[in-house]
Amino acid sequence: MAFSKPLVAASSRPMILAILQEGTSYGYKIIQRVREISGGQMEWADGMLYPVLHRLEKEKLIQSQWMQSEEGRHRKYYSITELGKETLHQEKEAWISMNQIMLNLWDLKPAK
Amino acid sequence: MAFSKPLVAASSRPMILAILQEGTSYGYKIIQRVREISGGQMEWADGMLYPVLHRLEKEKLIQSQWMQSEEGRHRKYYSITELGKETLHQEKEAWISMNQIMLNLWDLKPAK
DNA sequence: TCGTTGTACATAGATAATCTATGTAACTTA
DNA sequence: TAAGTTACATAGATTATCTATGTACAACGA
Repeated sequence: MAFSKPLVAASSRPMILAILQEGTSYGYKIIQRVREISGGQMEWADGMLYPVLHRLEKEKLIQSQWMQSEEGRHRKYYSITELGKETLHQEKEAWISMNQIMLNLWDLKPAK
Repeated sequence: MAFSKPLVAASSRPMILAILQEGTSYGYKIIQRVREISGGQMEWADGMLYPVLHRLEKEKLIQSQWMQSEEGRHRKYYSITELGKETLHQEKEAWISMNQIMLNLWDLKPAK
């Protein structure tokens, strides 16, 4: 299964927001979570994730905090903001709508 | 309902391919068809569509032919190629997979 | 016959985004 | 101590969208 670039691009923001709505997390762990929920189908490179996280933070959809974990690890923890939750809700609705449109289109004349 | 740019971008190619799989069509009519299948939710500007059509043709997923309609209209008709049908099939599978991943993610912790 | 609206295609240029490659550094484990 | 993993960051190339603008003809009403 190869996901097209635009499809990955369309999913990245709502996916990150949804993962952070599960609870506070950090870059490296988000990548693992993506692999997990996709059943190994998606592999995000870290160089892909961090710029997206920075953009989301700039837009105030998420916020970050440097913290020391118990093992002594220095990590940047991200959490979703109220604005982020609202945005996620909207993006979720848009996704479902778009999916319905695509399914309708395909059902008329299913791909052979 | 406002669709995000990336979501529109992700849908444009499979949508055009699916519309052309219904039968030969041309730019202006494709825009109307998009409006129709989306229940008026999507409005494509012509300046958005034509570059995508040109790209798809360059990739040999569709092919074009200038024709004179009965009313005397000069139109560029597009039809899907075999390669285009295969690509549509793959993109459809990828879309369905991605949708499943998103639904799984959202079901774990539904957006409030 | 003139102006407006609709049909029909095209592209330039600004903007925005991804994605690869690369760099840094600390911790873990063999 | 070497290799692998964890962890974050950014530069630069590439790619794509999207707005604005241009052309042209048909249809229709005033």
